[in-house]
Amino acid sequence: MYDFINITKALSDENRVRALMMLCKGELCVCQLIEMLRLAPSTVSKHMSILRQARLVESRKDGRWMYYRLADGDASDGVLQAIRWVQNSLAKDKQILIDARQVKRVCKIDKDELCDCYKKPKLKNNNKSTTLCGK
Amino acid sequence: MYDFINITKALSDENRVRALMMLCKGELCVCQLIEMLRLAPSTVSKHMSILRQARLVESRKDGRWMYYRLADGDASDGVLQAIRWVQNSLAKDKQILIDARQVKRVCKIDKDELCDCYKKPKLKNNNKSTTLCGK
DNA sequence: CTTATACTTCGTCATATAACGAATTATACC
DNA sequence: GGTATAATTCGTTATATGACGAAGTATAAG
Repeated sequence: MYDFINITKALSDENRVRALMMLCKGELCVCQLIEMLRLAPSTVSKHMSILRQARLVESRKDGRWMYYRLADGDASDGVLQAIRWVQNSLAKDKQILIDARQVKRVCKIDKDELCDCYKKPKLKNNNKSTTLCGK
Repeated sequence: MYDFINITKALSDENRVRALMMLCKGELCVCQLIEMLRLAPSTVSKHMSILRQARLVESRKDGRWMYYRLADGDASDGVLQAIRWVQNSLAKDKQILIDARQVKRVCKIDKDELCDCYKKPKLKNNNKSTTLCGK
């Protein structure tokens, strides 16, 4: 029951569900999720840690980058069924389809350029700005 | 997405999930749920209204009694799949098994006696007490 | 019509959650 | 080592949630 509620709590926030679904096509690093969710780095990090605590995602560190991916083979039945349920329920969801296109776009951007999300304000016309990501 | 999050929010509380699972064998009235969940009537009522808002349960009024049942045939695919997922995930859960026995017990109790839950303190040794259900 | 009863709604309180920026940690690059 | 950078942790704030009892509503019983 505890595990189950942990999963439903993790799935009860739209941004977390979006992040989870963004991982369907493969792993992503935090800066890519930040770019797509348009949330502060600390917020995205917290969301991912909640998804990880529920065992819905796993993570891997590579240098400075932290990659998240959907839980797979070695995950529990409960987790795998939850993921299948979410995928099935939202396959045709408007926001999820938009996000799928976002994933394709973001995966083409060079990572060094992308991680400027830590530096740039909301608009991208000034890569040299020292302002942090606006809300 | 909105409907989906509504469902996951409804499922993110243990007492609501227990109530939902208690309905698996058939409809129950609120006083029966109160007896099993051991929560205040107003709390149980709120929980049931959240489950109903998520379309996971339906209700039917019969005289003074309000009966809740799992959503069935005419419910959306999303709702039916959610219910199936929950049932499948928790079929062997300890608390859910205890509750299933509770359902059998409670269904044998005469309804007039049962609804004394509005009158009795936590212990059942004084049916004449005017005290409201203790916490 | 009055009273009792089954439930809901309302108001309150304590706690949980989601968001942010600042500070911190860990790694890469010079 | 020192600096830059990717991500996390921490502290704060606003809002959401779950619990309760009191008050309100609707129906049954007298």
